[in-house]
Amino acid sequence: MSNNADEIALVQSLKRRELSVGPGELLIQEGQSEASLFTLLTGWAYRFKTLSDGRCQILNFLLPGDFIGVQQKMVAVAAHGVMSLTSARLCVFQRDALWELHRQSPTMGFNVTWLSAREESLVDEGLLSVGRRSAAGRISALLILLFKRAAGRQLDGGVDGVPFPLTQQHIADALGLSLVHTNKTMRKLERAGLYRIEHARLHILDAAKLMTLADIYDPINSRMSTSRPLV
Amino acid sequence: MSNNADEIALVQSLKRRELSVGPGELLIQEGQSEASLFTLLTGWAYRFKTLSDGRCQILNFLLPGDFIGVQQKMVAVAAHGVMSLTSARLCVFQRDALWELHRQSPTMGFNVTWLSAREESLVDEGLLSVGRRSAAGRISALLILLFKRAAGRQLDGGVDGVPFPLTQQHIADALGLSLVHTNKTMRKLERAGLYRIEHARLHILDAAKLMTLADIYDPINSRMSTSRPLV
DNA sequence: CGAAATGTTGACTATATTCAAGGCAAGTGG
DNA sequence: CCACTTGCCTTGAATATAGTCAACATTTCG
Repeated sequence: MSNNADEIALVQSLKRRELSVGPGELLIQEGQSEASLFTLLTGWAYRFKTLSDGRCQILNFLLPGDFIGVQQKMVAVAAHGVMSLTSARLCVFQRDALWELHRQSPTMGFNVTWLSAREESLVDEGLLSVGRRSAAGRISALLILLFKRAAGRQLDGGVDGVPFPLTQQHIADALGLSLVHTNKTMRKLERAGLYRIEHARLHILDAAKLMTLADIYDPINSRMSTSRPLV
Repeated sequence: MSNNADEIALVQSLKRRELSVGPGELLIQEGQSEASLFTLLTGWAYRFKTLSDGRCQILNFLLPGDFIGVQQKMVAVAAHGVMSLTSARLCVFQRDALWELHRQSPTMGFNVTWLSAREESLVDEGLLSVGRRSAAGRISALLILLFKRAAGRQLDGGVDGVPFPLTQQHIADALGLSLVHTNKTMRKLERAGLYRIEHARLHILDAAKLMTLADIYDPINSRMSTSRPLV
């Protein structure tokens, strides 16, 4: 199997059904065994973990096109939950889809590895934020990153903003901050004219300032260190 | 290609050379393009990101058997650096090894996806710690997790402790804490008799107490929520 | 229209950071 | 062999950042 049409046919053959869900629905429960593999056709969702007192950490946000449940298929028991953020449409794959994909098409198998690695780099970025950025920096980084991801899926590239279905509680849970502190910091940034959220759409008004606050590393324009890598 | 001997032969064929490094050497630089794919034969390493002021966030620790550089192969330009923690021996693969692995053996390709997903779940756990646990909880969680990972690679299962090459600076950088606060909190836990580090070996003295502090979720003994998952 | 969810703000408290100083152990060069 | 450096660990005091509590405003939705 080598050409593109065949790959689409392969994915179609592994598809079991479509599923529509409302906002705030639990797609995969923490600790669940035998979770399904999905892909998000429309709508947003997020992966999360909770502590025993109910506090929640959002691991990353899932946008249309993202896979859901690759890790669950891998470790038998889900280490994290997945919840829809908006109403959403999902493509549900058969249980052994991940294996069949690898078996029948090395290209598609490679793509899955690629997607998995890309998702990990999103979590990496989140960890950098939560570990080392101030509250204002974390919010700036999150807004920019989500804007970029969402804008990349639109034809207009985000000139009229992008959909933004997160509540401040979601933002707090993603950034490891309290709701109150999140609110105060966001208001400050908003009053400073750095961004605007209106009708559940995010507009970036001063990207440069936000990038500065977030201290986002631009690999093209700077080298941090003069030491040479090994290989 | 389907049996185990063939898979070993495949990996061998993709191996380009072996490499020995000392402690604290940079294996992959942030922003580096065309980084190699390695596997860690002996020794420990870590992945990290830095901010422009030099502060560093360790993303996760790499132990023998772990892959290094899967993500780098995927995104052209490395989003994080990798540094050795101890002296280490590496197996260096040829540039297109990841693709050849998928192409020649679906089983091995699937395994790579599995490893990648497992590494992501480590970062997830780190993010939960940094986002939602207190300093004592973070340290407890880190010690337990590293102990388990290291003990699993020893014949004695860790009854006489496990190697522990981290300095307090590494721990601070992994947990998003300052060095000073890390030290004070670790001393408190050590004085309370929860663990001991001696001759660069970690001994867990009171695993139950550490688990409680870390609020580690045990999926076998508890269900957090009564709501049923969707599928 | 009323209820529930979300957003906003101030006052107070807790946790963690920064600054500063010193100790200990290992390695180095005279 | 001994001063001397260097890296890592340790501690206290002052400060800053973020969390908690409490109250109220605003929006959304049935």
